[in-house]
Amino acid sequence: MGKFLTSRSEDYSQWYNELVVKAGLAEQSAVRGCMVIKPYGYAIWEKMQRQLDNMFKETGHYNAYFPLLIPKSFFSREADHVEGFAKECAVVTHYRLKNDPNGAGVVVDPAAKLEEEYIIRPTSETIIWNTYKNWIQSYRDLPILCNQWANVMRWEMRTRIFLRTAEFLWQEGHTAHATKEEAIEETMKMIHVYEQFAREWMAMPVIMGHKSDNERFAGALDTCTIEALMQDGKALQAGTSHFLGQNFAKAFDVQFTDKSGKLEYVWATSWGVSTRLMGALIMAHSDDNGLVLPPKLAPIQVVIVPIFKKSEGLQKISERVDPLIAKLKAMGVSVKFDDDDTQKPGWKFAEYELKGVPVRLAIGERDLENGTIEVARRDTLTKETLPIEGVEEKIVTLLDEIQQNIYKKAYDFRESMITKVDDYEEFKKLIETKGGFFLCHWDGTTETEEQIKADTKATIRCIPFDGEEEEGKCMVTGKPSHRRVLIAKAY
RNA sequence: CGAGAUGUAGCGCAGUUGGUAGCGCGCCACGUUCGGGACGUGGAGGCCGCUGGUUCGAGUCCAGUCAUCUCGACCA
Repeated sequence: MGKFLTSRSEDYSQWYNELVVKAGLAEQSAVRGCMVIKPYGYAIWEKMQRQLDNMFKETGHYNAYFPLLIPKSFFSREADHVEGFAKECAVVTHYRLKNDPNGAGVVVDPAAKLEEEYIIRPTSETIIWNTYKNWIQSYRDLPILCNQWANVMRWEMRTRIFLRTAEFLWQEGHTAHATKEEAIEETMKMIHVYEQFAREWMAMPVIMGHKSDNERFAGALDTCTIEALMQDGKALQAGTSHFLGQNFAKAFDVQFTDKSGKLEYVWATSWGVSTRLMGALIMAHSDDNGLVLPPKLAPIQVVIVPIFKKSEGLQKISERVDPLIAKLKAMGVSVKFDDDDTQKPGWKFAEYELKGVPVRLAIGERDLENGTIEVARRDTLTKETLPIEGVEEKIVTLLDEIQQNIYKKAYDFRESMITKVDDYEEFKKLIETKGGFFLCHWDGTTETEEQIKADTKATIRCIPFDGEEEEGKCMVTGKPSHRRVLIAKAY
C-alpha cells in the first residue's frame, strides 16, 4: 500500500508533487513557472467554479469580463498597488514578429515597439476601476457587483504547482458601493461565502480573520482571509476579501452624486479565490494511497469495477449493473463503469484510490451468484459486501457520510494543531517540533511581526473574527495585547 | 538575484583508472493470467544539455555556456 507515493512523513513537498502528477491533476509545463491542468484536475476545478458561481449569484453578483492587458500607466495610479505588484509583472512591449534577415528564425520586430507598454494583469483592480469610472455617475448606478473568472500572471521567483504558479486561474469580484458601511458589509459577506464553501464543499475547516498591516493586500484598507491548515502543519491562505476604501475610486476618479446632490467617491471591495484551492484540497485530505476527494467535488463519485475472466463474464456483470447505474444517475450520482479489459481489477482499485474516488463498487462471479456487491469507501479504506438490491440508497447515504467524515477528520486534526502559547521561547520550540496554528498575544506592531518571521519563519496569518477579548502581554515584547492572533508557518 | 545540487531512452536512475551505451518502470507483439498495481518470451526506443579544449580515443578530464531542481528574498 502506498508504494506508488513517497510517504507523507518523509518529504511532504515531494509527496505533494508526486501525487499531483500521478493522480493526473496537473503537471509542470514547458513554460517557466506555469502548469498544465489536466482533464481530471480541471474537472474538479470546474465543480468548484460551478458551486462558487452559484453562491455568488445567490448573493446578487453577476459575471463580466475585462481585458487581459492593462496599460502600464493605469498601474501607477495607486501607489501601494504598484509597490505590491511591480516586481512580478510580465510586460508586453511589442506587437509584431518578423523573419530574421540573417536567417535566425523569427525575431521581435523593433519597429513594432509599443508607445505605452501593456502589463499582463496580475489582478484587475486598475483596468476595472478605469472602466467603472464610465459606469458610475449617480447613486442610482450603485452598487456594482461584478465578478470575473479569469487567468492572471505573476512572475513569481519560485513556483509550486497549484499553490504558486506564474499563471493561475481565479475569480475576482470587484464591487462598488455608495457607502463605507455597505462596502465593509460586502467584504464580510464574501469572506463568509468562502468560509462556507470551504467547509461545506471542500470539507475543509478554515479560520476567518483580518490580515495584519504587513500582510494586507496592496491598496486595501482591510484584508479578510480564510486560513486553512495543511497536513504538514503549515497554513495556507485559501481566499481573501478586501475592503479597498476609496483608494481606487480616488486613483481613477470615480465619483457619484448622492441623494443630496453631493459629489462622493465610491467605496470598493475586491475578493478572490484561485486554483490554489486545488492545492488546499489535495493537502488537506490526501493520504499515502493518493487523493481523498470530498464527494461533493469528486468528478467521479462512484466507480464500478467488474471482475471477470472472459467477455461473457463482463456481459453478465453489465446486465446486472446497468439498472444500478441508471438508478444512481437518476439520483444525481456520477458513476463510472470501468469495463476496460486491458487492466486488471487490482490495478484499477489502486488507480481509483490514487484518484480519490469516494466510493468503489466491485462485482464479480461470486457476487452474481450471491446477489451482492462489494462497497469500498476511500476515506476509511474499508469495504463491505452488501446485497445489490437497494444498494443505491445506501450509496447516496454513504456519500453524504463520507463528506461529513472527511470534514470531521480535517477538523479534529486542525483542532489538535491549535496551540495557545504565551512564552516566546516555548513558541520557537513548538513551531519547529509541532507546527500548526498558534494563538498568541502580539503587541500589534509590524516590527514584532517581522522579528517573529526572522526568528522562526512564521507569520501572523490573521486576527481571528471569533477571537475573544483577552488581556495579555505580547509574547515577544511583553507589551499589552487585547486579543490573541493566529500565527503559523505558511505556504 | 544570492547559496547548493543535477543534466545519460517517455519517466526514475547506474555508468569504476578515459576504451563498442546500461538497468528498472513504461511502451509494442504474442501467450498464460484476471477478487488488491500478474508473469513469460521477443521487440522498439540515445547528438550522454550545448560549445570548445586535452587525448590515438571523452558520458567520464578541463573551460565556458544553457537549462532544471532545492534552500533564501517575493507572493493567491
